[in-house]
Amino acid sequence: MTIAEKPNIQGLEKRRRAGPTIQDVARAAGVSTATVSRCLNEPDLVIEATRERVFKAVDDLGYAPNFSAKTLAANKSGTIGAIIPTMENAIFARGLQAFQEELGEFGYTLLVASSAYRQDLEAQQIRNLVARGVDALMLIGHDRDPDVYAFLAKRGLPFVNTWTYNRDVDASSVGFDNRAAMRGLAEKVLGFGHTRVGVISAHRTHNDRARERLEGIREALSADGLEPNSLSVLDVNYSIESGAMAFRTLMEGEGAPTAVMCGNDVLAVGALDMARQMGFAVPEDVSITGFDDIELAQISTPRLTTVHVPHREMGKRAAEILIGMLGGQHSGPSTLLKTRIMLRETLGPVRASV
Amino acid sequence: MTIAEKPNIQGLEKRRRAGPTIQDVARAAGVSTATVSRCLNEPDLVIEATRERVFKAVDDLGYAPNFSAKTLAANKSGTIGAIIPTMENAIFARGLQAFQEELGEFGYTLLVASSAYRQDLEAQQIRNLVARGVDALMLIGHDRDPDVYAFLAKRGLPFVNTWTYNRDVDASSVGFDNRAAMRGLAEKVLGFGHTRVGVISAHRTHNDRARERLEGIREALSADGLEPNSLSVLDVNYSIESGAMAFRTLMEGEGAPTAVMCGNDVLAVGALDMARQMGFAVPEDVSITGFDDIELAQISTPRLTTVHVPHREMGKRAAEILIGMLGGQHSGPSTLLKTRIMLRETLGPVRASV
DNA sequence: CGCAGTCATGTAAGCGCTTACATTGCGCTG
DNA sequence: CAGCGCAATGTAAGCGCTTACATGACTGCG
Repeated sequence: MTIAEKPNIQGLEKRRRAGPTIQDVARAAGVSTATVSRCLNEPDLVIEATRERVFKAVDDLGYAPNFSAKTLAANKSGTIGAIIPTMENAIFARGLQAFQEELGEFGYTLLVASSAYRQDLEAQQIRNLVARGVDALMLIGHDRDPDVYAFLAKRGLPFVNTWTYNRDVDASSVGFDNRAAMRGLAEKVLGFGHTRVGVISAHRTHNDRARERLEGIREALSADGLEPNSLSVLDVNYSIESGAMAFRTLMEGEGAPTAVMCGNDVLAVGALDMARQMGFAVPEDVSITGFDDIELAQISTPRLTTVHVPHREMGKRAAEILIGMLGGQHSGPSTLLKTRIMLRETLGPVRASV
Repeated sequence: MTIAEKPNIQGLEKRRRAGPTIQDVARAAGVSTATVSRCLNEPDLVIEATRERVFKAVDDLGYAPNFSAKTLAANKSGTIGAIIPTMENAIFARGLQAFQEELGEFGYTLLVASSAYRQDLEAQQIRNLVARGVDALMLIGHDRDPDVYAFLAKRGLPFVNTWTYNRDVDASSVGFDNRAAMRGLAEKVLGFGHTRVGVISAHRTHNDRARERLEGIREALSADGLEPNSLSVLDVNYSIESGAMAFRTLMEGEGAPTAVMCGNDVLAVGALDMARQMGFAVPEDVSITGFDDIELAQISTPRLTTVHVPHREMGKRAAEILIGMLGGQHSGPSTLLKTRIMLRETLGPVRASV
């Protein structure tokens, strides 16, 4: 009404970063903004001739819709967020890749954030992504502050936990049984006659996967009549270097283990490297195992015995579940995926005698 | 431009996702929304008593500002975008990590997207991030469609090219001289008496780094009086597997090289693995070199001779430059970083005679 | 005592979009 | 040919925030 009475005479106003708006397009095409919006989002509602005019204007102006405005107005963003513990290695990359590919099929975009394996940062990132308007969330593990779950519930925000499977948590998950998987591997280790087993684990605080894996080893020991607390366990950061250091500590201690089970392949590769430096033959002097079966495991020398995790399938399923939930399903089903033990070269029988 | 080609995101139910708004906070604290906004963004402008009341309301309600609304209203997002060719490996991860850390110091958030090494996808992602309101952009390499640069210029969007250094391109960059670095390494290789050199390169289309590196090898050959076109060059995808396959092809051909230079460490590790499978001793039978000096290079067997790239410093500098530009500097300076040749075990003298 | 200068806060106009609802024009039916 | 239904488009009210500008309460000084 009074729009025309407040011309910006000075033209001194703070220059907005340009970029044509939907208004410009509407004007250029001689239609209303509503029609432009419909052309872009629901083309079938617009008659062909009009549509063409609009698209021409869009092209001519190089128009690209403002995402914030769109999200704000529509209260949905077509974006799904994922928070992973780290980008520093390939473990999550593959699953994420598959996740993204599947999302793409349905027209969703992926937004990734990392938490540096810290629970507080993860919570912060969750809020951050939610504030950014993600429609759903993919998370790793299930170990987090109840407040976070409450927050998610209150917002009615669909999410899925991955890399884990837990029927106790009231959230849908797609993953594998870390405990059973590691237990299976431990059984193999014990089957080779090892009784002094060392463990190099990722930090277990706020990391259910690491805890479960260790628990798996303990179960195997118990089942074999061994004392589960006899394990030497070292909690370390996630890096090759840490794996190496931990391995040295383990081997220099009293009653060095004859087998060292690592919480993941990266640690195992570090251990392997240190074994070589220390002059241990693997697996003759000491066996080493990993977890994840990343590419690294297949090209290490010697090749790493580990647990294969179906990363890609996990990512794909996670996407399917989320999209299902966005489509209205109340709570996606949890999915248990199978892991497979990859017996390669770093696991062997315990030496006849030392 | 094809804005509307994606399948339509299912318009699910209309229920607005809850979440208290600034209005709710204002009401609860008995102030205006402006005051709440000020408390959150410019606390000094608000008197203590008021501030406390507002923060209490914020806490009580669990208020979190809506990012889209904020970005839309303020025309800035406090977010900086980065587009990397791939998340599937560690090469970019470390630099990105440093980038993020530095950004964090200044209160900026990082948004990452990946282009799968495809120029068209990169362009799309750039538009995507811009539409999302990023304040600046970090890019890899300088090889892209002029339209993209035009687009960026038109929006006045600060950006920096990394992993490359090029004074010809009208954009600030922080990186290293890929050509000189690889040339240095090639000189070492030639210094060991190699004359039949094979090259396993990443695809060079739209990849200035790969092209420059190859060019560096050629220069070294020329300088040594060798025919630069005598090189056997194989362009492959970025993966361990590809490196292995390419290595086999190279070695099975006529006049197999005595040294194989790889465009990056991942390819080199693949080559190394294949060498072992084929029964070649490294470096006795054949020398192999990489580029990047990722962790993998230091733990391979034997250890990889490669070029060390200052990833972390690059990331940090990139952040500094961008923040400088956001602070008003017109065009940040380009920065040339030094690389270092890491002579390790995979490079050795050519065999006396075959 | 009056008035300019401060400071803390309020008012309200957008930011660029979506979308419920209103309007228009047209082909049909009875 | 009046009247109806429907398809195509327009109108305009927000979405939740920021921020220029207005307001009002003090302060201090002439």
